[in-house]
Amino acid sequence: MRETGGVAIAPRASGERQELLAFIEEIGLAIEGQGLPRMAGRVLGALLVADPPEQSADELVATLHASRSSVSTMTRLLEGAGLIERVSRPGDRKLYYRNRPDAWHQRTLDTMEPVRNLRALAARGLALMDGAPPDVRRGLIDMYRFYAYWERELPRMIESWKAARDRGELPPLPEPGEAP
Amino acid sequence: MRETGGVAIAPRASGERQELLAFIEEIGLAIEGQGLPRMAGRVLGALLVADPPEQSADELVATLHASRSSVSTMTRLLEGAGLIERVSRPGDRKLYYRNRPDAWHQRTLDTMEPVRNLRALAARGLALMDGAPPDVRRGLIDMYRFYAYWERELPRMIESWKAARDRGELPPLPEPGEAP
DNA sequence: CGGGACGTTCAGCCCTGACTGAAACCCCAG
DNA sequence: CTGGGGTTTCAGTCAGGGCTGAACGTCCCG
Repeated sequence: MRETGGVAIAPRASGERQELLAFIEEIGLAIEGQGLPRMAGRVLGALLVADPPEQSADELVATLHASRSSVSTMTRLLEGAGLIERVSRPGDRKLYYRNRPDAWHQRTLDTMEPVRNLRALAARGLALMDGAPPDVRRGLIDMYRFYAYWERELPRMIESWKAARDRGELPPLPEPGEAP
Repeated sequence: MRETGGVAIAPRASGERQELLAFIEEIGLAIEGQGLPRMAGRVLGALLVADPPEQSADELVATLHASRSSVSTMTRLLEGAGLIERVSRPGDRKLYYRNRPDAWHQRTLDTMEPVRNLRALAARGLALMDGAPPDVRRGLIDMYRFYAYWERELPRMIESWKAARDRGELPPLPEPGEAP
């Protein structure tokens, strides 16, 4: 059994609770800016600062003051996107959610689909304009070349990030009082 | 003086007009997926396949069947974002618009602001959780490290793209019947 | 000094899509 | 088979933002 009722997002000091909720809210806004529902971002934010890292749907409902349906929809959405994962425990009928370690570069890899789409669109445009003079086709040519390059290099960059991380060659963590 | 009334998006064959409009519409959808208004994407698309490349506001209104206010708002938005530019001609009171050659990597560079924001958020989260055990902070640590890396590498990649382009080392253009 | 062509701004309509509450569903325990 | 905790689904509501029409500047030409 598990302690319920209390909100389980690291209430380590009384004043910090407000700040944590504000933090969650800002993550929500940031994720909303990336095209996902704001509530999805809130769930992600709640899991980021959750203590313990696994949270049940009810706990998320309590911390976010959201409806069960929202939490259910958003957890499924986030799981489908590879950003969180569900974990179940023997002898416990609840499902728990926690953020996946590679959520953020997964998030970045998701931009590959639009990139492919734009490159394909540029190719289509060039086909439509194949008889036109060079200065008329210039824009489409630039577009095609850029996205072709990007489509090739972006996965490479993610790979080299993973390699650097696995070798322990990582950017340092921020100093406590670093610039915003 | 300039030919007006007729729609000036490369009407080089009668059947292609439909396809060009469909192309513009898809660019609109793609840009909408990036967080800009769909109409902004349509303007960008229209300028991409425009013949001649410079188009007046009225011509855009005609091709897009949009209102003057939309076109005015969107051209200003796109100019502010560095995606198109205005050009004026002596002895002509109209303004003309054309797409900027570096529109697409500009578009990609625009993702830097969210990246900086997310890194800063991760730093804030780490500050809030500074006494917590490592497994609780793990998610924030991954987030911070990834975005710090990305913030450093993304501008480098754009630069190396520009360098490759200026040296003429570019991905080849698509073959006429290439894979979608 | 009008007048007209262009461009911008503003209030309002409308449509999408996020979020909710309640009902339906599923699964295991007894 | 029945009960109940947990999750999903569905219809409905509401807010936000895109787009428009019309009014408002602004500039230049007669």
